[in-house]
Amino acid sequence: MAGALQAPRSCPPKEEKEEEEEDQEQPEGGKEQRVSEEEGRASAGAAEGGRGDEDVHVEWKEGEPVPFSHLSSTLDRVQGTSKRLEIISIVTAALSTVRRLTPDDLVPFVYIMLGRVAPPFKGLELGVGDSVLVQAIAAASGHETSKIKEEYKKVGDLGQVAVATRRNQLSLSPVRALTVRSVFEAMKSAAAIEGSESVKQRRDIILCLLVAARGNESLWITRILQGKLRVGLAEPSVISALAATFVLHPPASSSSSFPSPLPPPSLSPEEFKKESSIATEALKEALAQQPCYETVVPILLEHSYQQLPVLCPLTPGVPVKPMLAHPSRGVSEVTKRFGNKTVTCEYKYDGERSQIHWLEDQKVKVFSRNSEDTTGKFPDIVELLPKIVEGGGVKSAILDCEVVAVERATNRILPFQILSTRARKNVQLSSLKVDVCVFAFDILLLNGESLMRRPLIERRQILRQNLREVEGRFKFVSSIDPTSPEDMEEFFQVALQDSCEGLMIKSLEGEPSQYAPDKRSREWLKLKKDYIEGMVDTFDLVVVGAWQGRGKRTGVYGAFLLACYNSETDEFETVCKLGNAKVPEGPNQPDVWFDPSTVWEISAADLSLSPQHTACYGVVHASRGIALRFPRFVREREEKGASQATTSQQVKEIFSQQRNVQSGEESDASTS
DNA sequence: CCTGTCTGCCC
DNA sequence: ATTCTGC
DNA sequence: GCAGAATGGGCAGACAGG
Repeated sequence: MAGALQAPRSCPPKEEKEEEEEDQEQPEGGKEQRVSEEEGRASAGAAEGGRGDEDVHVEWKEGEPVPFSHLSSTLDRVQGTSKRLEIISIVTAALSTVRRLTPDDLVPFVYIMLGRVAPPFKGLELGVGDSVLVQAIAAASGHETSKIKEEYKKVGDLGQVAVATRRNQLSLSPVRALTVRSVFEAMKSAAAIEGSESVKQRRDIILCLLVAARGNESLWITRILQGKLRVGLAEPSVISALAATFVLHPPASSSSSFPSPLPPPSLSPEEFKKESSIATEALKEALAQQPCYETVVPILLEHSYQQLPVLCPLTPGVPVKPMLAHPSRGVSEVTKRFGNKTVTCEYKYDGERSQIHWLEDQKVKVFSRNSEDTTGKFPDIVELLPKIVEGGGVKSAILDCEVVAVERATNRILPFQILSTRARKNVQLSSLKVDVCVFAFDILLLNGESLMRRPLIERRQILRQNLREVEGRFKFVSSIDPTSPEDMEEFFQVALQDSCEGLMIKSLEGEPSQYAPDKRSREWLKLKKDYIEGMVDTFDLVVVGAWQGRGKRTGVYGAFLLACYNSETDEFETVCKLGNAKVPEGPNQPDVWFDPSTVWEISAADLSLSPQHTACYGVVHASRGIALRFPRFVREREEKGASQATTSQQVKEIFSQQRNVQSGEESDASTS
């Protein structure tokens, strides 16, 4: 006992050896739980009222650090419902209290819920995955890591494992209670660690958190560090709640003293709902243009949300959330959706989405689809850009592009798998091994002026008039503005011939053609051949193994291992795992192997050379097999036996054909 | 110094 | 990336 | 149709450990 008490004082505790007292505590049982229930009722009431108001139980004083238990009990309550509005309402209530008492903790509170530590473009990552967590949980519980892994498989949720294996359930722990602030600081310091021993240090930081955690807190700490709350709460809902919070608690009018002590009493539920949705839109727009809570939240504390988009303008050097596209199952579906609006079809290149910024000081920044700063990966683009903007009056610009690997001698497009071998950090021009061509398709800003509200037809014209193509290095995407479905169909085929994945289809004129950052729009459609039935070879594959599912899939299989049949050796060779089968029957053993008998039809986008899978190993490559890219379940082939599955020879044939279309040659990726 | 594992991030 | 599901 | 949560192949880079 002494040891158990002592450990938390010296943080991190040393490796311990003492026997584990079998704690029989039920995580659902403690007294913390009773408090949660009360709070649960409180905010459920608020939810029914439609707004999400203050917490009834406030356990800290104005200006003091927010206790972590506030966040923890909030998540407990969120877990109790699957209704989105109710979730948002619960989070709104929690944020409102924080906003009123300790507004400085709003940003940490939000970051913790999102499992992040900084905006994506700052390049600061937690560096915590399941493995480190398992080690920390093992250390905190006194169990072996193997035991924790075993439990994880069985329970399907590391957070629950952390709670269930907790060593001392003493509510009167000698460690100070966690605060939102201290947890966030711990996360930041974990993220900052590097070098040898860094894994141990991270483990120890987490260990401290777990030791200091009370009741359900270890559940949430674990899930937060995994980056998955698994309660139906993710960024869009957090944003909605944050917006609603500031509807309830706007900044004191003009610049007077403190936040208004009371929510504006005059808002009817309908008005609140309406205002909240307006505020959410404004906040989403601001965060799309300035994806940084440290910037946006302080502005919200000072100014009305109506001014947000103006106060968080599109800024060269700061990434914008890119506009995304929805899949579409064929030209007929596309024409149906767009009616007789004018549209454009652009090649959909198989590369990496890149947002290229040209700054007033002539600096260049490149951002990925997820707003990561990838400038260091593309020194050639940095070098190229002055040539692109040369001569014109381009002082600043933000371009939306797809970067594609090319073979420099011929400027032929290469597969994505080649692009992905590019070095990523601090790459020197002289050491580049993979050449690229930038295919530009949109411009969001020119000379400081946002173009996002302009129709695409204008943006496209501005793009093409102000920037210069450089053969093999910077091109505008191939496109047509089709006048008939037949045009579109034909262009689709041409795109496939030209080594593209398919087409992007976009409105050209009017409001739907404006640039809508983030997921807020399905105005763009993507058309790929593997979306279209009958356009792509499918595979009849044998189910040879399975893994236990996690989370929602606890207790059923989460993924299956599939194989083709090598008729020469009479062996089954794996080609992919599959995660989207409608989980059949299945005993509940973990990670099993099956006798090859069940055959499933699987479709895929592509085949790739695989370091993992054994199909055709040594046949198309000395030390690699072949795998399916984006495999998905089509149906069961009950009439087929295992030996009637697609053969390895057929897989090889399909692979070879694909390579011929793609690059003309089967030039080996692994020379030199 | 080499290899395996983990993590994050592309798709 | 793709897919399924609850709202 | 959105949001959320399951799941895929595969790469570089950073460490751990021999």
